[in-house]
Amino acid sequence: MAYDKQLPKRSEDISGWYNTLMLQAELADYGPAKGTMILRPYGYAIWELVQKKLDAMFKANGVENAYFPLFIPESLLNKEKSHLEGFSPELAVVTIGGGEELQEKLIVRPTSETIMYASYSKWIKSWRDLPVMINQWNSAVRWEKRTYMFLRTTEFLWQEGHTAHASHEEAIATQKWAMDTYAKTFREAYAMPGYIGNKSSSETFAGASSTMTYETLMPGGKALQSATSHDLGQNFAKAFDVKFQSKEGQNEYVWQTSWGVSTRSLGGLFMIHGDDKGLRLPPELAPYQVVILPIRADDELNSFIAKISQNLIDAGIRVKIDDRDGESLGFKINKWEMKGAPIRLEIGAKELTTGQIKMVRRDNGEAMMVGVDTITDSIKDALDKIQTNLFNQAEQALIDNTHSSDNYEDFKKQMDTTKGFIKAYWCGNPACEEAIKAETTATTRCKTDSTTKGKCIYCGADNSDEWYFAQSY
RNA sequence: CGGGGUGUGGCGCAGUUGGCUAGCGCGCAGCGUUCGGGACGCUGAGGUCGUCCGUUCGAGUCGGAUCACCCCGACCA
Repeated sequence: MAYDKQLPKRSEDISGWYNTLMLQAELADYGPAKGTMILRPYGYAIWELVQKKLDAMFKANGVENAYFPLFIPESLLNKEKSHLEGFSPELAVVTIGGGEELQEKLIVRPTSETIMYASYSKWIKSWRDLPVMINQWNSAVRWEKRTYMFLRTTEFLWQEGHTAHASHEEAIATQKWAMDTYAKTFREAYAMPGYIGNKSSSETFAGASSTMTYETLMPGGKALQSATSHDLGQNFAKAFDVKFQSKEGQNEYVWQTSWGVSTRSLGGLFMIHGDDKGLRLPPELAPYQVVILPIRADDELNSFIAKISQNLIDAGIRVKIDDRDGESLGFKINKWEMKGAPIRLEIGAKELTTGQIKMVRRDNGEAMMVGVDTITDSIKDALDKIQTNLFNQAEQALIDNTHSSDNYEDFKKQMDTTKGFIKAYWCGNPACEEAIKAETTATTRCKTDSTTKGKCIYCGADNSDEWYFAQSY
């Protein structure tokens, strides 16, 4: 294990802290091609936990998994104009295959609406075929100019759900269901509170009628768009001729949705909970919820530890015994603090004799002695508390960094200093939105759920809706 | 695409005005002593200096080109 470089302080150099931590905690490494990232086993394990949770909820709602090709013929992407325009600057295009120039260029999928709906058009004939609800776990490629581990990589892993319905109401209900599912997962697994709402038209997904988003707050006051759910209306249905015959015998276009969450969300997870010592993983998403550090192990101690470990495993707890030889206890403690394991147990001769085990929480550093007979309950209890505590801390930060503003000068000052979310009225005119962005670098993140109207922060127009503004990743 | 930076063992770096067998720290391997908050000793393995062209008796050091990556901005899950 190589920790030659000291971890920069999160409070002083968040970017240096983050980049160093991603490598040293063995979450990821840089790929050989620019902007690519290797997900190492420890980082991938976290993604697998996310997959497991989301996948179960998707399936419970009738969503099926499938897989569509990586390559999309250029002509397919060209079919929906605003979609194409939205993505064209960041496409990777294959022009040569098998040593020969291709007749038709192939796009490496930036998202799969086009290739999937070309099939939907073939598969859907009747109202009896609906709804179609297909999800795929895959990767997508977007040639971003500036990349950042997890938060913005050239290729990223994600899940994209794509549904087709007989009515707009049903599609909208699905769009909301998907966002509810994400929100539940973010709150309960990621321990990440956030704001849910609709995007402004300039921030809406290319080709969609509306986009719902889950916006979280990162240290440093920037917002992270963590998941999105789109109502595609009939835009793609018309472009791809996805029609069905209704009960009444009419030919109608389907109503569609798409929704996704990517490995970007893990970047948010690491950033939001981490501290100067490294990661603090919420128990729900920790590859190892409990790490056992044996001290001066001999046969007797080893079997004592094995028994404890087995009991925990039987109770459904993810356990790692770090019996790596050649690393001192202090070294291992620091290593696992950096890797964010929620609980560590230090077990040596003392524990063996007294039957009292030293248990330390990563989230607050609290150490306590717990009886070996009741250790499973003690750990379950502590894991719950850690999960809750991390959420509460993040929520407090979100509350502390969400402000209201009805004065543009204050707004500007806020965006110039501690940043964070600002609730302000905006008339809905893209010109105002753009001007605010140009002058403060803040964009609308989503509409708030307030129904109160007010004066636009920029132009003063009456009857404006309230929006969250923030600078974003 | 604009600005900045860096390419020398796995990682982090040093390498004077060109000069002879290219160093250091960490890590790695073996052995021994250690082990309750990042242990130590001894021995050892591992590099031809991003790439190409040039200047020179001589280039890691000078010149030119080129490639790559990282950081900061505009674009974005």
